[in-house]
Amino acid sequence: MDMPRVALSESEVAAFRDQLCATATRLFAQHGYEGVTMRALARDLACSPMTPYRYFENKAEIFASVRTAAFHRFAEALQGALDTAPSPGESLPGLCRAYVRFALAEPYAYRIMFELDQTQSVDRPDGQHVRSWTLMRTAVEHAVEAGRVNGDPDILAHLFWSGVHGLVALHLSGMLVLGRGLEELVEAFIEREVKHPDAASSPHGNGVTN
Amino acid sequence: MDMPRVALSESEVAAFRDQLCATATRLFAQHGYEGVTMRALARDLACSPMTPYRYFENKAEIFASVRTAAFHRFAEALQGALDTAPSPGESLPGLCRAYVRFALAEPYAYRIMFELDQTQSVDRPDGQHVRSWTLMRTAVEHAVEAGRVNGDPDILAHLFWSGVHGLVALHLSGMLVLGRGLEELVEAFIEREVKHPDAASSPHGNGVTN
DNA sequence: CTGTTTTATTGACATCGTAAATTTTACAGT
DNA sequence: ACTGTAAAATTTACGATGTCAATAAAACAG
Repeated sequence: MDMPRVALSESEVAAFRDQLCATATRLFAQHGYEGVTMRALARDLACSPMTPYRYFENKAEIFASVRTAAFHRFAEALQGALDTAPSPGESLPGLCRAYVRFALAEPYAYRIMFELDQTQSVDRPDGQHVRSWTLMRTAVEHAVEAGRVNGDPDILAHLFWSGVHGLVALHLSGMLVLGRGLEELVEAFIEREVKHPDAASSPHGNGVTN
Repeated sequence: MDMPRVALSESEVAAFRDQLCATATRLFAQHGYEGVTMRALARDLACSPMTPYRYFENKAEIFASVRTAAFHRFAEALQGALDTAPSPGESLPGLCRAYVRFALAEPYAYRIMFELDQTQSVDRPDGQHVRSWTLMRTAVEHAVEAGRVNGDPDILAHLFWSGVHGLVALHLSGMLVLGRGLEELVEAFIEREVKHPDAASSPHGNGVTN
């Protein structure tokens, strides 16, 4: 009996998966949400439409993969903001701005990450997502220690995250049309939530910044 | 030459449109997002899959119709909260809770209303959406006049809306898994943003309510 | 080479939205 | 009541999608 079972090394599988994931992400950016179809993906990868099925269970798993990669880039962006912060206790404004910057730079990636439609979700916690959340959580903890904000860090982190996400989400779904821009609102949010340590400290109310 | 051009009265068209819209909404709730297909819709309406095309341009317009109807119910829910508020200046907590209650009672409707995927959007401002926003805006104005919050009402209304939406959206997309529930976070949000008029007034910090 | 196993491709199927062709329906005029 | 005509509804058909099943190609051990 022969045993000729060699062919796909571990790294080759990973390479193909990464390549496909990158192509899918690019298709999103270039041809919109509907641009990611198995046949279009195969065309760009110069392979048959069924080849990806040797590396992924189905399209949902491809979505999950794109999502995880996007969360990775997202976490990197947040990490970068934390690294360039003036101090650990004053990292929240930069973190919020980096958050928004990412969402505006990669709207389709952001869509996939936070889509309300849960049909293509693998429902596992996703390490990169947890990592992003941990960054936010840690920044809030430091801000609390520095006296910039007060309250339970866990809850505060959720409120900050959802506050910024709410603004971005409403913007991306075109619900911020009533005269106010995203940047302006984000600055107002920062001003209102993290700029002053305890009570209101800005002399002229919560107005615009520019 | 004869002129036998009678058949569909104005109200009959409206009746069919309403019926179809209601059926589509029910299909969402019963069979999820993918449950709304032209053929499934036709089956429930006891008509041919092509009949709806005499009353709607295409599926996108049906989506838009479902969306508008959902926004109408949403606005009604918010209006109800305002009507039962202790005073116009103290309506924000009830408004936020009504908002969340609607989203939890009709998650699929909420999805359609605020979906990040904009492919099925007609992009007109949508009167019901504007109405909902106006309710929020007015409540904030009264709260500002009553001294419960301070800042530009326009910006504040956006921040409140996006704050609650952010919480609901993260909850609906399963991102609030890290130990904190939606209700708890909403109460913390209310406590933090609208319960105290100017500075921190709760004696034991911004903790949970129960 | 040869045989076997893994990988890739092809072809087919069910389902989707909907365009075009066709049938049914409902009335105005005789 | 019958007929002609126009509106409304249905049927049929097409291209596209995700993916199963059958088939071809490729890569090694002997």
